Amino acid sequence: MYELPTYTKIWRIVQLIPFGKVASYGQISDLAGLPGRARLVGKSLSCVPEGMSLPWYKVLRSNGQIAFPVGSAQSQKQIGLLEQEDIFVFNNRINLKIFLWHPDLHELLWKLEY
DNA sequence: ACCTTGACATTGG
DNA sequence: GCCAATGCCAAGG
Repeated sequence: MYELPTYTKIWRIVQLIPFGKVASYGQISDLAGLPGRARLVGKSLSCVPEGMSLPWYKVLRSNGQIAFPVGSAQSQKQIGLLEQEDIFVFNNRINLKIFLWHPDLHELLWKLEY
């Protein structure tokens, strides 16, 4: 049983964030079996191949903030995509009490078997 | 092989 | 709240 490349593991977790929910960089790294490597999640998302479908915009900082600079084109694009899932952004921040993903770990492992 | 770069997280003041 | 310091480590140059 060989290990998937780090970025591939991360992308596969991000793919499982359900509609209308968000996750944090640290949460994704934990779920990918890479605790303490939140920065690699950000790096991996900046390396997503062109044309690969991935809900990158649902990954936020641990406090619910959007990671891109306020007012940047990337931030505005992210806000638009979030609102398409009825995830609302105020002052560059999402309310995690409402929108944070709480995955069922058994179900998650099962889905990763594919 | 060394150095730098990150869409981060946590802690302590 | 804010800021600075520290830890993290795969990838790319």
